[in-house]
Amino acid sequence: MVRAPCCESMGLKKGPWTRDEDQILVNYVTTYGHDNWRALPKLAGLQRCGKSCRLRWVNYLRPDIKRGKFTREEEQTIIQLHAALGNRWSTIASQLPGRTDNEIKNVWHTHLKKRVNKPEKEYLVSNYQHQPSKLKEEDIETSLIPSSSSSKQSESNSGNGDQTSGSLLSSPQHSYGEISSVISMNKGDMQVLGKLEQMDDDFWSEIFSGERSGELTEKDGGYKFNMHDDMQFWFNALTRGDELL
DNA sequence: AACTTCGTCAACCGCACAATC
DNA sequence: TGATTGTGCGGTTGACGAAGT
Repeated sequence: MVRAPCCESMGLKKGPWTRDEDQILVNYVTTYGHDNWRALPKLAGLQRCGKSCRLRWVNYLRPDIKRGKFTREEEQTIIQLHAALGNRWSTIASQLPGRTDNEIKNVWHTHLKKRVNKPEKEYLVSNYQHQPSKLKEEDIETSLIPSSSSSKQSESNSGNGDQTSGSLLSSPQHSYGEISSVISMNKGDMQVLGKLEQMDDDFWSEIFSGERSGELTEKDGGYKFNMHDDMQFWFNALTRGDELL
């Protein structure tokens, strides 16, 4: 396939966008739309390649972009979807209105990856609220069971309401480990991944919510997450490739 | 105060794929 | 049917500011 010439060789500008360029792009796109990114910069009078314009619009100038820090809920969603889907940032982004794949990718690499990557975890976790002596400070964030106090924190921290209060998903102090621990069961199962792509936040909230989710039992100095029947049902169904949606 | 290291994030690059010719 | 084009995606880079020494 023949590549389009890069911006530089065409004498087009690269690097950070200026306010003026932003304004031109916004004005053009809001007036005429963006049917043809390749032709757009020429028509709009920008010394940029279409690709650069598209990226700037999609990642920064779009009116529905949500700026600012990610909420706990958003981070949890990213973690759970990443565990299920891998680096499919655009698919993950589609589940987070106002967030871009680029932004999610950045957040993953700078924040979330470090918290989730505990290689030996799989089913076992290293801490539990009833065994405080086993807790290490750095592990608190990855505890599987939300304590009552952390649930309260969830309500005060989230600021987005608390639709799943008391659930695994909603606990801000216990998000990363718990999600990866559950999701790791699905890793590598391509049939499951196909299904997961079709699911929305409500589905996940329901699966992981409160009494439907599961429980911990002690094992080998750590703790195993046992799925309850409902959750086991979904897991098995997805693994089989059942048409659920 | 100067320098180094680290974290963050916007932007670029190259590939893959679908649409069109 | 193969070539070409346009777009989207994921990986990576580099600039910049903050924190540490």
